[in-house]
Amino acid sequence: MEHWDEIRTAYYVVREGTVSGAADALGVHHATVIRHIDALEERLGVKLFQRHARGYTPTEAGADLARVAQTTDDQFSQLGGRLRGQGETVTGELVVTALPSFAERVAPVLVQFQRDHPEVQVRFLTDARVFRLEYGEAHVAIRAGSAPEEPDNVVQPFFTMEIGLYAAPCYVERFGRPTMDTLGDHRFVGFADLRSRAPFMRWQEKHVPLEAVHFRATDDRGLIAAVRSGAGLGFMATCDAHGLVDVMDRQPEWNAQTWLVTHVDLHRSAKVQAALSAFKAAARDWRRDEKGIQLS
Amino acid sequence: MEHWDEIRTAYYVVREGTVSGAADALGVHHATVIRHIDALEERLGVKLFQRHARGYTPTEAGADLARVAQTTDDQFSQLGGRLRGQGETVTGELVVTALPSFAERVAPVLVQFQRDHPEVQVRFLTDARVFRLEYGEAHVAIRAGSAPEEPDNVVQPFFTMEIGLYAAPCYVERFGRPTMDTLGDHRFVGFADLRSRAPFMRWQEKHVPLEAVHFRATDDRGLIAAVRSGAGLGFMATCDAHGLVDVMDRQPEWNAQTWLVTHVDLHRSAKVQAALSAFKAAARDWRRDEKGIQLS
DNA sequence: CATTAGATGTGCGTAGTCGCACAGTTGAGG
DNA sequence: CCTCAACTGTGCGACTACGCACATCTAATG
Repeated sequence: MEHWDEIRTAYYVVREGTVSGAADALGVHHATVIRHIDALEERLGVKLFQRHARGYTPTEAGADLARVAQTTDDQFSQLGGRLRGQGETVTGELVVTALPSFAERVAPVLVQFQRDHPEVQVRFLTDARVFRLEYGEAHVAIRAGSAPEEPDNVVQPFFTMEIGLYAAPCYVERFGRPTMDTLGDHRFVGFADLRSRAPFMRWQEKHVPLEAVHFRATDDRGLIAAVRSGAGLGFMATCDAHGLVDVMDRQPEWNAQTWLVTHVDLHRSAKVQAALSAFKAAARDWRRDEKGIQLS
Repeated sequence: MEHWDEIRTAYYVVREGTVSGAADALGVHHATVIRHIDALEERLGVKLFQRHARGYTPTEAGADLARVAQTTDDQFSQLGGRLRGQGETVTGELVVTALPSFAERVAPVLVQFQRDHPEVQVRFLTDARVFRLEYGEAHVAIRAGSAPEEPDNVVQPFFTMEIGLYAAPCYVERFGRPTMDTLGDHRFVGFADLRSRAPFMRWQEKHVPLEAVHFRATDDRGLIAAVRSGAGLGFMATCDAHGLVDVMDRQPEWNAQTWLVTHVDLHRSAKVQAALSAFKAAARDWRRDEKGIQLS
C-alpha cells in the first residue's frame, strides 16, 4: 500500500465516476489515470472498478478504498490549511535560550511577549551550555561575545551591555578609587575561568596583574555578590550596579555585545519574527533609557 | 495539498530521523527524498525540517504533518490488508439475478450458499429485464437461451432445463394424447410474446399451427396454471410438471440451456468463485437426480 | 589530533512516466 | 435509423524525476 498518489487517483475516479472526469479534476491526462488504476489493481490483486464505455463503477473494494481516501483527503486538506497558516499566525511554543546572566533582562520581555500573544507558550531556557539551534533546541538564542558565525544561523545585533568597574562603598572608603597607574595596588574580583572571552576580562588580563585578582567566582552572580561584600573591584553591567560605586570612567571596549540568533529555517516564520521584533523593541527602549539617564 | 507521495516521504523522514534512513525505508535514493522535501516545503511555504549534517529534525509543522500522515499510513495499511484479503475471503454482498422462471430452482441454492458462508448477504434479483453486469448490477447472472456473447462477460454452461409437453389429466381424458400428425387437432397453451426465443416455443411455432394455440400467457407461471386448469397442451420444465401427464416423448431440441454469467472483473474474486461452484454443484446434483429418476 | 563512518547536497545521464493523438465503442437524441 | 457526443484504451514522443557518483561536512573513536 505504497504509492499514495495512485490511491488519490482512484479516489477521484470514484468521486467523478469517469476516468476523464477524474483526469480533469486532477489536472492530468486521462491516460495517466488509467495507468494508475491498472497499476494499483495489479499490485493489490483486486479489481477496484468495473470498466465500461460510459465510465468506471467501483466494486466493493473500490468503494472501500474511496471511503478511506475520502477521510485522508479531508485530513490532508485541513493539514494543508494549518501548515500554510502556520507561517502567518503566532501560536504554539516559543523556545528562547540565553545565558543565565541575561535572565533578568530577557525575562520581562518574554512575559510581555506572552501577554501580547496569548496563544504562545514561552519556554525560557537559561543554561551555561550553548543550545544548538540546528537541532531544534530553541527558536531564538541570545548570545554574547563576538558575532557567531555558524552557517545557517541568522545573527542580528541585540544590545550592548554597558559594563562599568564597580566597588562597594566600604571598599572605596578603605582603598580609594583606582587610576590606570594604580590598578596593581587594588584587589580585583574576576572569573574563575581564566579563558573567559568577555571583553572586560580580556581588558583585565591585559592591564591588571594576575596577583591583584584576589577573588574569583564562577559566574557573574558570584562576582557581583563578592563585589557587594567589599571583596574588591569588579566589572559588571551598569544595571546590576545599584548601590555600588562607579570607580572608573567607562571604556567602550569593556562593553559586551549581545546577539539575537535564529536558525535560518525558522527565521522566516511569523512567530520568530514577532519574537525578534519584541526583543529589538525592548533593546531600543533600553538604549533610550540609558541615554535619558546619561542626559539627566 | 496534492502529491500524497511527498507527504509520505516527509513522514518517513520524521520517523527515521535522517534522509538516508528514510530513503532506505522507502526503497528510493536519498536524493529523491531531499527533492520531495524541498518541493513540499516550497509548495507549502513552510519549513518542515531543520537540516543539519546529522539528520533532519522536524519543526512543529513537520511534526504536525507526521502525526496526520501516521494515521493515514495506518489506515492505508489496514485498507491494503482488507483489499488484498477481500480476494480470498467470502464476505459482503452477493447479488444474483435470474429470470423469475428460475427462482424456484435457484433460490434453494442461494439459501444453502448463505448457510455455508454466513458472512455474505445474498440479494436475489428476479426481473424480466436483463441486468447489466458491466454496470455492477449483479455479481452473477443466470441467463437462458443461446450463449451470451457480450464482451467482458465470462459465460459457463449451467444446466439444461429439461422440457416436456404436458397436459392436465382431465384434458387427456377428454382429448387424448397428441402425435406428430395430430398436433393441429389439439389445443395449445403458449406465450403471449410471439417472438419468444425459448427453443420449445420455436419448435411449437414450426410444428403447431397458430390457430391451435388457444391460450397465451405472459410468463411460465401463467402457462403452467393454464395447463393445470386443462386449457391445453403446454411445454414446461419437468420439475414443474408434478401431477400432469407427460403426453409426448421428450425431444432434446425442446430443452433450454441456461448459463452462468459473470463479469470478468469480478470473476476471479473468491466470493464469485464460491457462488459459481455452489451453482455448478447444484447442477450436478440435479443431473444425477434426473438420471436416477430415468433409471428407476 | 588524525581517521573513519555516516550524513547532506549537487551535477549528470538515464529510465520511467506523462501528455498527445488517434482508434474504437457506447448511449442518447432528433 | 442515423448522427453526434462522450468515454475508454493504446502506441509514440517528450519530459520529468530518478539513481548514480562525487563533494562536503559532522561527530565519534582510537
